[in-house]
Amino acid sequence: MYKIGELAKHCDVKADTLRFYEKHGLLAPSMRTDSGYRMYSETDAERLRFILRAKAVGFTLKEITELLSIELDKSNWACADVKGMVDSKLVQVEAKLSELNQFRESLKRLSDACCGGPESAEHCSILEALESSNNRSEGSEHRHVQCDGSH
Amino acid sequence: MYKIGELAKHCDVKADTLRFYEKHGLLAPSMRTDSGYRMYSETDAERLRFILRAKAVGFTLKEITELLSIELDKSNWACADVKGMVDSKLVQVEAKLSELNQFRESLKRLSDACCGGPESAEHCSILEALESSNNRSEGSEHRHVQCDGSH
DNA sequence: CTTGACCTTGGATTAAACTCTAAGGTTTAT
DNA sequence: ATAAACCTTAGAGTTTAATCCAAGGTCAAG
Repeated sequence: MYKIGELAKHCDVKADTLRFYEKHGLLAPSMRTDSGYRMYSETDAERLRFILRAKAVGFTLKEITELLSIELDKSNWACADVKGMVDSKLVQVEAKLSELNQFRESLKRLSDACCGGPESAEHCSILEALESSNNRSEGSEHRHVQCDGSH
Repeated sequence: MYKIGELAKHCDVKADTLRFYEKHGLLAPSMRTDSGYRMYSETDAERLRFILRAKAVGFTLKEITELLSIELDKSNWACADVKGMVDSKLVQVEAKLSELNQFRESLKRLSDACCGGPESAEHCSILEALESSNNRSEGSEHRHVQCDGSH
């Protein structure tokens, strides 16, 4: 069991943030001491980590609430409902994954092409790399983005 | 060349948002008409799409500005600087990718396990799936999260 | 038995990212 | 040639997600 400040430090957020999440129905401590102190269980901590991970990849708190509500009300919903919600989130996640993969490819290409030396980076450009990755079906694999002989 | 409203509609944002991005140095139209109307080129549109994709995967406008500045000032920086910045973003992107992959795995497991029928989803839980994916090194691959025979 | 670090609440403030309003100028279609 | 649909600016307002503050209660150490 963690006190609010302990869990906060543990997960690198402010205690205020945990109170905020509680007020907005994202995460309530599973018990209180007699004097009213919040006490968080390991499961609560798990849930917090879930929230933070979801936030880090671009879900809003509202979307996260939606994801978590699947858990909360599970006995009131049919499997079909749950599956529907999960699958719709899955589509979102897969879209994000494909965006990120494009990003990674572009950044990696740029990093690989860049000599990393003390020369001017005139010919290294993120956007060139990203653009060429956008129209990546045109066989433009290793054009552009190269620290050429001029430096 | 697009007028502000055209580009906005094209990329599913408000014209206001484009003015906001301009004010904050993320995206300026490459020319204006004599009467002051903003005119965006295809390159501008490309840049906007980049901004929107970066936003969708959880980068802040500040981080995006940083990414784009690599392009902007490229002739003033050494290859080493650029490579440094790119590599640090690459680390961020790879962290996000691994978060998202965990997500996708969990959601997929849940979706696959859920029968999707009209029965109560009592035994289907996102959090169970996510928790089991957190301690995924323990061989707990296909336990939990199963619409059992009771429905 | 008090000092200092922690906790409680409610409400105010902040920062980021839009989003809207007002007052007016421009374009296009009839 | 005039209405409808667009554009301009500056500045105010909104939403989301915290973050801070004040006034006070709790708890462990010396």
